[in-house]
Amino acid sequence: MNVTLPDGTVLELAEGATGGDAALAIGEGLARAALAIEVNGDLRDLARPLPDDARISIITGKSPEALELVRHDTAHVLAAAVMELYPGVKISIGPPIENGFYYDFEFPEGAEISDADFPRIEAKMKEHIKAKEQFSRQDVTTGEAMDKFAHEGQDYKVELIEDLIKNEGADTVSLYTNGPFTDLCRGPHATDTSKIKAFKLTSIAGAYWRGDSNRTMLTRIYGTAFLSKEDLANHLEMIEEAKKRDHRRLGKQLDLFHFNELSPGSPFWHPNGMKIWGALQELWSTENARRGFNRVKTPILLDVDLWKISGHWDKYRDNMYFTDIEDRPMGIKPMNCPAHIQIYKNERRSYRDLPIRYSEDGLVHRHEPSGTLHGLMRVRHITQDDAHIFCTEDQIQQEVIDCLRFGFFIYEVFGFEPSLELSTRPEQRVGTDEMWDRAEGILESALKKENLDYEVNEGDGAFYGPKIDLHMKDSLGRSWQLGTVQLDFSMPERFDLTYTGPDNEDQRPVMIHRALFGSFERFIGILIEHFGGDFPLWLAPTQVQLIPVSDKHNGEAQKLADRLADDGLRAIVDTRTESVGKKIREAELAKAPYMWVVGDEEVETGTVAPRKRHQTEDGARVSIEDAISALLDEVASRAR
RNA sequence: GCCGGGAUAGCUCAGCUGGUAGAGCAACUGCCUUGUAAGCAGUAGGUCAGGGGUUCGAAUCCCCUUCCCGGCUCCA
Repeated sequence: MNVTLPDGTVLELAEGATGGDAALAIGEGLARAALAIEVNGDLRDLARPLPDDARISIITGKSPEALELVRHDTAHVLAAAVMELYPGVKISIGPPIENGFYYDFEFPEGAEISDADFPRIEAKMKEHIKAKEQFSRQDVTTGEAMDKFAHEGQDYKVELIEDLIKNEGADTVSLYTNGPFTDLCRGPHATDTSKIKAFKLTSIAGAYWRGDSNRTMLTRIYGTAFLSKEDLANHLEMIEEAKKRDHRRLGKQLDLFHFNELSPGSPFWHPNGMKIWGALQELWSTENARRGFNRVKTPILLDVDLWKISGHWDKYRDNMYFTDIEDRPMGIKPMNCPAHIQIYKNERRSYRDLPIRYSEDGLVHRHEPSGTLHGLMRVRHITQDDAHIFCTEDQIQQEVIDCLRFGFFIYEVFGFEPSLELSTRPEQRVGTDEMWDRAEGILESALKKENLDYEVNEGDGAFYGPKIDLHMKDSLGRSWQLGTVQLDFSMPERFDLTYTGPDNEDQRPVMIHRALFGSFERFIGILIEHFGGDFPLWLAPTQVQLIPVSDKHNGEAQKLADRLADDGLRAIVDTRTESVGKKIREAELAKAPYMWVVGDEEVETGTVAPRKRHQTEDGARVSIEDAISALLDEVASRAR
């Protein structure tokens, strides 16, 4: 039989040859390095016989697939170790994931486990790795597999097989055995456990079986594995570095905000944080105005009846805050739209008025479940950069495209490259299928027209319409939704919104909900992590830190600071009686973009010697005028 | 909300198996008048998250509550 290698050479092999045989035929070194084989585009075990005329490619540690393979192997080794250490444990699933793997278990009653148990689990895993256990595959009928797992009390495996039969019509499944452990698994795996060169268990967490909060909570053990000890060490080092960019840590270090038990999930913004906020708000308000969004401001407290009409009462009242004012029940707004609708409804509208675009940096409150709060990323006190567009159906597509372009304009300012998600109709929704077909079609065609890459999130839309979301990752790789553009045919219906058409008949407008930052809180959180606290000049709380050489230069430095303030720049003077070295050090730690030392020389010559953040002094002197105009240029261009 | 972990001075952290709380930085005072990442010395600072229990004795062991961290679910 023949197989074709990636470079086109044809290799002749004995009938029934395996992937391992092919690797050996190419070279002994390759055979030793081989983990698996790609056969006609599918990843397979080396031990399986090759089909005739296949295109093959040997997978080694250098292949991109290698890590996933080895991590999957390590998940099996973890399960093997846990089963030995905790008899009666039930196993469920254990896939490789980005940066590692996990395995979900149901521990027997009374077997409390925590990360304190990792050392002994890891020790047991090492025994399996050292034993160089082969991963051997066995294809069996679904009946045999179910008998086996049912006999062993592995209910989750039985359920998985039942689902394979139901959903995929499976009549056989594959089992993989390494040492004493056999798991239901699609494969493939590397040849044996010795390919796992470095691994570590990283954390433990609860995870619902099948992701369903009504079902059992299993214990998930996370870990990671690499093909060398160095790679593992580098990975752990990278995580440590990423933690230094954590916005909660930097928020404290740079004195931007704090959280307080007196109002969980609600940041207390400090002066430094508000300077960033203010710069963002200015960008937001000028760019909105430029694009025809007119600022409005609406109340936070609104009659409960409004929330009944909007549907929030039915769907979200458990997550809303309420109060009574003179016996009148009021709800604190969780969204701005019903309030903006009141402005729309305040007079008769004509088709000539549309589109009408309102924007508001609206403060909404949502009682997010306690376990979901996360620094600035998930708060209960949310300042949305909200906007609502009221338009005709014909205008929707152009408005959506304009929103997307506006979004990309804003993200470009920060150098953000968001990923896009199109979320389609959820199970629970309002409106007809025709309406949803149309709405999803409009969004999809807008994305296509703009040539944008996006992922489809089936069933993740809002109850009133589909949406396009802009996502960004934080320093540890967690994805957060920032911007969103949502189509809404429902609110106009519920609130009986109309406009007079050219035919003098009442027509129903369509609403587009739009946020670009998403919320100021979350956006600033991402911003902090993205820049690691090294904010571009236009955003930096302190733009120039003035450092008098000694007390006698404090007056001159203050004069300079006043002058910078006159030009709209944020400067502060460090008047403490401390050494220059110390003041520089602390300005560096505060991540001030520029430090100007003011001493005799500067005062005499009317110059400054700007030191740039994280750089050592270059000694160049510039006139004060030139230095200021350079700063102003840098701010005006919003240089990153 | 659920599972696991945590909470010690303003900050970062030490405090082994129970014997009554400690460091560095910050703060304050004094000296130094400082030239590009920490000048020197001294002083002060704690209901060990809150509450209950076990014990002669609890930061330490047990229970409850609050908040935080890592996940899961949720996220209009």
